[in-house]
Amino acid sequence: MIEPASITNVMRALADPTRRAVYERIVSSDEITVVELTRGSGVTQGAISQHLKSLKQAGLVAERPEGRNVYYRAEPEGLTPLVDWMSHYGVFWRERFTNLRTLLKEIDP
Amino acid sequence: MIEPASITNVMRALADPTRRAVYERIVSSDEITVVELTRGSGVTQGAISQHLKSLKQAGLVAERPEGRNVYYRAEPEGLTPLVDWMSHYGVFWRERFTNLRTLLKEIDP
DNA sequence: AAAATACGATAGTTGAGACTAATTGATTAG
DNA sequence: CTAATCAATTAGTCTCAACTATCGTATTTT
Repeated sequence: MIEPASITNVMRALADPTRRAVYERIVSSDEITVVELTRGSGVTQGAISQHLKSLKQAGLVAERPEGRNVYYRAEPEGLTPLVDWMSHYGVFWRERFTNLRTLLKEIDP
Repeated sequence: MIEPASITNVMRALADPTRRAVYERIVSSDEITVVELTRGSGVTQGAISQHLKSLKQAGLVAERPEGRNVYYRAEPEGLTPLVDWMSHYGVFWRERFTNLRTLLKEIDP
């Protein structure tokens, strides 16, 4: 059972552009190492490690050590607090349900 | 035409608990003044004004001056960057489409 | 065994932002 | 007119976070 991170943790984790870019790369790839994440990030490996720590604490990513590599992947339940929050306070969000409806059909025609 | 705020602006604006609480109160109420927002916020009026400035720059709220009062309301398009971002990177979010489907039926049975 | 690689952890620096207190400008009340 | 109220703004303080640089550890390679 995964400890549900607070909405503040998730929001804060994704607020930083660098850290959000790291998360986006993790989501886009199935699994990815720290070295690959560091490459082309513009910051040092230590910075990436710290960002990964934040993302992990926010419940957004999970790690899988293998030998001297550590593979990171996105945690499926990670964005749940964000979705829940928007379901509650994003009232006007319903204006955009047309798009969601399209997306739904795409998944479940 | 409303200037679309960046995802970073929106995320950063909502990341702070105090500022997010202000936004939530604005969403919950139709219109609300600075005095009312200050009451029970735990911070000074100046702090509230600064938070409102951030929320306004993020495109999340709008103001309507009337006499010596300024009424704030939520901006409908404000959360659009957040929805767009989640549509793109929140792949696993689709796990929760069951709930969204329920919500859809509630709106458009 | 020695060297190289991949990560993690920590100390220290810097800059940003959240806040208070105080001032100012504008509007309303007495 | 004068006093009071509402909101924005500024200056100044303080905390926190993002980052670099560095060291330490485990694993792999030669």
